[in-house]
Amino acid sequence: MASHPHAARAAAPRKNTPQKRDPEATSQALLDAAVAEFSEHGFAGARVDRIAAIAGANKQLVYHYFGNKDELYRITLERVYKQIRDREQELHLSDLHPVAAMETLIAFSFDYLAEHPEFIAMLNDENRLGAPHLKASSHVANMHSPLVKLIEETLARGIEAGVFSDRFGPVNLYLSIAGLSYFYFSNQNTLSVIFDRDLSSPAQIARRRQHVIDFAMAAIKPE
Amino acid sequence: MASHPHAARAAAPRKNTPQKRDPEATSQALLDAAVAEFSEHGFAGARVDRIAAIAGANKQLVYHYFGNKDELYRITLERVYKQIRDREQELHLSDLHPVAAMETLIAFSFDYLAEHPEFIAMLNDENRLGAPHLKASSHVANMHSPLVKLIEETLARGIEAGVFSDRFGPVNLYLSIAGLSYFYFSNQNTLSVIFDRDLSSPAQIARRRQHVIDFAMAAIKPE
Amino acid sequence: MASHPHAARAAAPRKNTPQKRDPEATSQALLDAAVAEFSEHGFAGARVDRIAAIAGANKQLVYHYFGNKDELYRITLERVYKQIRDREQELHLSDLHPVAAMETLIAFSFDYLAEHPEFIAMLNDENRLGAPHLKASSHVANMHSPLVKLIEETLARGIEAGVFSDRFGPVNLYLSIAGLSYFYFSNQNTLSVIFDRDLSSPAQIARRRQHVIDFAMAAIKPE
Amino acid sequence: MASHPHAARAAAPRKNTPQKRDPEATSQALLDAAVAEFSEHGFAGARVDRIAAIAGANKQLVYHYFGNKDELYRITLERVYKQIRDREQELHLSDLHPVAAMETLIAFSFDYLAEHPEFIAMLNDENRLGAPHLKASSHVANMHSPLVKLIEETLARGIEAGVFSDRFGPVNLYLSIAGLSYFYFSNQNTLSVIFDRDLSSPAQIARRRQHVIDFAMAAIKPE
DNA sequence: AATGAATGAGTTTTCATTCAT
DNA sequence: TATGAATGAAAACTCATTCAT
Repeated sequence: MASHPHAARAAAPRKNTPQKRDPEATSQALLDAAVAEFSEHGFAGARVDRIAAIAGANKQLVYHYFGNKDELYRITLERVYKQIRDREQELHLSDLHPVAAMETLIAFSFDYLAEHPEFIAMLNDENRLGAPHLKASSHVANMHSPLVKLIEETLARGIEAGVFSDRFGPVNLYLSIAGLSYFYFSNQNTLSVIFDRDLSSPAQIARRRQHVIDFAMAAIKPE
Repeated sequence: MASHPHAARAAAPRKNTPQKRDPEATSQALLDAAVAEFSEHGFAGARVDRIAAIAGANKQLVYHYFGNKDELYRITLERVYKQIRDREQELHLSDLHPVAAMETLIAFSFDYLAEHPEFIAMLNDENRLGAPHLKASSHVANMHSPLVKLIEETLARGIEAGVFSDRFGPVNLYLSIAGLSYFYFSNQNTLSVIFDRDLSSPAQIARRRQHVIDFAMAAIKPE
Repeated sequence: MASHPHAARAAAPRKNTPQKRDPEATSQALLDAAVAEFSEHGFAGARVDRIAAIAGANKQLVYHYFGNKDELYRITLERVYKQIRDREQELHLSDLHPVAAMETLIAFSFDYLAEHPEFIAMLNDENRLGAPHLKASSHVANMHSPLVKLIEETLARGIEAGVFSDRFGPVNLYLSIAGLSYFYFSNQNTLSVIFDRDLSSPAQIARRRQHVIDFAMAAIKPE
Repeated sequence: MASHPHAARAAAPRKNTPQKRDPEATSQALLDAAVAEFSEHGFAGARVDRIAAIAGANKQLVYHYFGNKDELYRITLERVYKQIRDREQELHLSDLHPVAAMETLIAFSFDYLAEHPEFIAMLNDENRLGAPHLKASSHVANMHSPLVKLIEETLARGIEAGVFSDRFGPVNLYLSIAGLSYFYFSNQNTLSVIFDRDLSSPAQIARRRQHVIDFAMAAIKPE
């Protein structure tokens, strides 16, 4: 647990703090613990016992509040998605010059993943499973990323201003911007072994961050 | 099992074919089955029973040949890595013009992932675990991807010829090329739900393939 | 629940009707629900949660009113016994000719079981358990069936009138009359499968009813 | 356990006799234990743990051999049905005079139930459940009781000989003969409380046995 | 009187692994 | 080399009951 990079960050464990009669706090603690546990161990490897223990709650409360492990996973996934969507929503780019706006957007995309390994971990597991929890979620399925729309608008402004090429569609561009950052963090551990360098160090991350911005901006420059 | 996209490909089930005394074939069948099982269910979700059953072998043979589940996973991972490294080794780009060479390289990178979902699945799980099996493997740790060297050479030739910019290093370039493809396949299931379109369809894959090549080539053009 | 033959009859669910401060109604609703639940699932299979839910009451009220599951079962059993004893008490046969009186009595016995599967279900479970709740009940233990006395009187009148044989005692006769009907309803489900016909259909029940009357009346005719 | 009337009879516990490598004996011991446990506690009240313990076997072997609790119940039920059907098959009545034959048949019916309380207990529970295990069993569903045919033949011979009435069909007659005995044993515990006498005593059983024969024979005499 | 949160002790079931043949 | 039986430990989930409000 402690050795894992994103366990501590994602959860706010409250061991030995058996709060009495505070359902709101209890279910919140359970969800925090679930994020940590699921992202660290995956769905199959996660233990309901451990989630309850981390949350300082009784195991049966997991079932009381969330029904079962699958439902808990779904709700946890919704939470993790909601968090990034909320952050994305806060981006206000319309006042910026298209180039600055696009750079901000790319940087945000990188930074969010850098700071939220639990998001990557949960996405990876959900993808291997075939996205059953996402499909079962009425919330998330409708949670289109505002980023696509932001990219679309920024792109349009940039094309108009003659600073961006018009050859890439917004969805593909979104996937490319995301992919440039995602792969680095998703595969950080294996890549660190293969390249024999610590890709999680602040210096390496800063270097990669700059590259991603430069690379993407270079790609969309007009010919 | 059968409904899973990469199960059938990776494994060669031999149910009801209890071959007597063919250790080579048996252990091969077990490894094939292990690739399918681990990539479909992850390490924690994989079942030794199921691996034996798929291989048409006795469960005890798993332990006989491979020691335990962890060792089997490590060997399976090595196998999967070796496979891609072997394919990468076969790439001969020096006869091609730098632009054609780079395009070939990007395309290979895309196509391999398109055809080997089990590779992505195993990498994702290994990364979540913190790459313990990779670290434990003397083989794989030394398996530097030949791609980095290929990129380096091709890049140098292109810079020399004035067709490539010299601002991106080979490692970062490798990560970007890989990331553009990897994210699409790694997150295919969730993205398909979010965008409400089937990203696994041949048409969508072809479109993405072209974008990846175009995008990367545009990025490395000289300013 | 809804599909079960005697659930609906015994209970009067009042979901979503959280009556405030009506102890009489609440405990009645709980008892109705208990009859349905215990007869459908047996003592071990019954769920206190479900009883409260069916009654539209809070689970804690079960404990408030009845102490625990065992006590609730005992009270439920008493209720079910009281119901049949009350109905038996209403039978007035002295004005009828012995033959008509005996037929009425047999028919009543059959009809009551036909209409009260919950009585059979609870008796069966209580018998398997060794009748602990019945023994614990001061009420029921004294609830001799008035039927035995009715049979005794009717039998005496019939012997006097020369229409009944005097070879069968009232208790054995009671057991025989009950058994002829009881077995049919108690084992209706398994017998329906074995004989591949629906013994719960009105036609089959009517046929059996006539047989039971004919058979018993034939048995007690004087030689 | 020990206080229950038919527990000891039905099972052959082999506690502390962990036989190694004898699958036949092990699964037999488990089935014996299952008969005892299910008939004593019903399906819901039965404990897989206890079944294994009684059989002196490992709990997981129950799942190894039988899959799950439901399957075990089904197989146990099949076993109990097969036992009575086998005994019924052994009845040879054709050499006897119809009256003697019918008396033998009635007596057999009574005696079997007297000696096999586990059969009654399992039938009662299966009936409350709606006979799901019986329906799921391809074996038992086809296990028509040979008794019906025996009754039919004996009845025909008796009618021919002028000693039996022809007004009752064989199926109804079967149900009546069974019911006269079944009710007595099925409800022995509650009836003993109600009538304040021990219906399980040999003397009471003998008295009831004679009554059942007399009553049934009287009923089918020609008018 | 009534409610919903909380819990201890199970209960079925699973699974990696070892044993005996 | 190969097999199926056997098992310890733990997994998800359940349930009667009590607590705090």
